[in-house]
Amino acid sequence: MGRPPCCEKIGIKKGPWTPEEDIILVSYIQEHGPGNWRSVPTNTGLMRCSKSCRLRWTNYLRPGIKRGNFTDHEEKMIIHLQALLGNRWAAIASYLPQRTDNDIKNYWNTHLKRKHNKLQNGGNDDQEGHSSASSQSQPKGQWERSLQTDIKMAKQALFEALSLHKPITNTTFPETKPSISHINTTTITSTYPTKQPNNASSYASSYENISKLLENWMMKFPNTPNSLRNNMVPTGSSSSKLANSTTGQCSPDLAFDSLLSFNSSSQSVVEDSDSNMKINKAGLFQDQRKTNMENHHVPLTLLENWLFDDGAVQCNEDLMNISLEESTAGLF
DNA sequence: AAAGTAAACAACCGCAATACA
DNA sequence: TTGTATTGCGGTTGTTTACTT
Repeated sequence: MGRPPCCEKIGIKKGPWTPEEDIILVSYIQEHGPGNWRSVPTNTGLMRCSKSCRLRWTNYLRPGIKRGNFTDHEEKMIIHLQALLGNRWAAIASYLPQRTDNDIKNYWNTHLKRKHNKLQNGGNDDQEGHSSASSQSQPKGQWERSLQTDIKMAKQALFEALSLHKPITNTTFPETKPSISHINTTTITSTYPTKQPNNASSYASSYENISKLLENWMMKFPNTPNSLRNNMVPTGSSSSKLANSTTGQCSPDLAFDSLLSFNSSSQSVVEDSDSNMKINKAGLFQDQRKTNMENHHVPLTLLENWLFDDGAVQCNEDLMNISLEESTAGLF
């Protein structure tokens, strides 16, 4: 028997997601946690294929996503990482945990590629942007993978090591998860990296998107059951109110956070001496880092400094100044 | 104001990698 | 060990929005 398609072609809805669908998906994931995407359409009644559900969640709905307004720093990192790694957007995104690979890819294709080509070729846009990695004529070779793996591990190991001894500051780890100030006690974690500040601003961007959608939806469908409504929309919330969260002051939209029920891992990291990821209530998340990081002792190097992002500007400049050979030396 | 064009972004598709029985 | 199911990734396309003429 052959392998069935990931989704039945008949009766599968395509195109933009509606707020109703978002609500259903978010509600389901709140209860069951992300994962087992195959069963999501069946269990939720969504007329979407599992891939579509996963993509919607990972690229748009999940908390911790920062959207739009790439900073100069992020831009430089993308350019440099792209040169280093090529079009491996997921790998690049792992260094910008608030950004999705899709977002970075789009940003590269729409903003940076041209800009980068101009700088490199004096305005000749015809040539492909990723130069270093591809121009080295090495395919996605082992050295790349090793580099990626080692950097990742070093980053995690260092973070974990330091998290045992000192609180994490916003400046140290700029990426964000839902603010702990308005999170309920349900312990859910995620696949996100653990270094998270107590800063709601970036979460608010996706949070705001969803909330706006929900709000509009609620206006359109005032007959929404109270149970759902209470969970979905912050009481008396408005887009402007939500927008406050971008100022660094967390908008107390308890209801929506309650819907999402994500705990802050920054808090978790500080509090948990073993700094392992907490397990979500569905028990779907495994602590993969534990095994990964055990027995790793990584010395601080320029690379790690850069990875830690503290004093990121200087470190990044240093890193960007060093050659690929230098940056990979000692990894093999 | 309307039409045309470009830019931005969300989503889809197909393949590869990984997990699992 | 092998075959199948599931998930992840990168390339690409489609739609919407902004801008120009």
